[in-house]
Amino acid sequence: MNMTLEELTNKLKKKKIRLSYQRIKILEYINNHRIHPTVDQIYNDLRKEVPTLSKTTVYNTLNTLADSNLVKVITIGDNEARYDVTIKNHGHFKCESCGIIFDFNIDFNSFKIDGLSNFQINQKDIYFKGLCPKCIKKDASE
Amino acid sequence: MNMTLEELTNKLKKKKIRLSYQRIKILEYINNHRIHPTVDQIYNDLRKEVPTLSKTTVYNTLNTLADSNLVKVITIGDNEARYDVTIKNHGHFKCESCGIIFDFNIDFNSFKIDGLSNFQINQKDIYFKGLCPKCIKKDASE
DNA sequence: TAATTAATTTGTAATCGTTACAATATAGTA
DNA sequence: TACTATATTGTAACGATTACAAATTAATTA
Ligand SMILES: [Mn+2]
Ligand SMILES: [Mn+2]
Ligand SMILES: [Zn+2]
Ligand SMILES: [Zn+2]
Repeated sequence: MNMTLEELTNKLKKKKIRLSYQRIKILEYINNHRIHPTVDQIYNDLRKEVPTLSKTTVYNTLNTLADSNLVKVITIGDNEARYDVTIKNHGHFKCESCGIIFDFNIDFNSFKIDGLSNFQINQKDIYFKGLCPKCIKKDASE
Repeated sequence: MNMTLEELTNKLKKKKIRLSYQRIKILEYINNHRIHPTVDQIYNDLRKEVPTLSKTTVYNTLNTLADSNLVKVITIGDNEARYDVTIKNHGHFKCESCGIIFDFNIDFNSFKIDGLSNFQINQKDIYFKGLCPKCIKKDASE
């Protein structure tokens, strides 16, 4: 799961993204914190290590990485975007009580779809919402 | 597809939503314009008929209707919400070129899911993105 | 290695969708 | 008709994101 600095820089080089300290740090953060963080989480955590970091740079970098498919933008919340390293396709479940976003496996090829012939599908997002096990228990004991 | 005024008011009554001219007009609009309109579209179109209408009322009403499951909020775009009459579950496809949101049929019960045992699922959103047939042709002829 | 240049970072201001709020108006009820 | 709780309205505030210009830096070249 954790990638070396060299592996990360190679990822950027392959996509012809110029190397910068900030970009490497942000890509490193996304790889080491697979909790679908928000821009604010990334910014506030990284600021400790990179005090000069600007929030604009976090936005710019995440947009750059998303354009190159190195990160995936998750817009399951209504308000702020969350970010995920792009690994194999999976679904996202957001608990409406605690707000945590969980990954789940779903077979993207088994969908029985009707009405999209002659459409070119570039992206499939599966967003579920409800209650996570912990919050179900908490609710029951109130 | 088009519902009578009486049917619409009954829908509101059943959900114990107080009847107001604005609410009926907005619910009527959503029912007659099944193109997943934005708040601005609803507001600007309805303003012709209801000149005193406030945009806040459009937001308030749509939130009320969504809370009662009379409309569904679609957050496939990154920026603004779109609204749909709640009929049977279906998927949404957004064309990345023209921006139109298309409905498609998908069997919500056929999903092969792994990792959500003991979760309570309240909502399933299926969002696809890509190019619609018209935009594929347009791109090819350029 | 030093100079050059194009791209990146930074801080601030602006934008845009949405919500908060208080005053006015209205719907439902008696 | 009178009463009261709720809805509407206009404006201000909010929060996430982007625009912009000046300062900095990465990659390239001499
Ligand atoms: Mn994920
Ligand atoms: Mn629809
Ligand atoms: Zn939870
Ligand atoms: Zn299109």
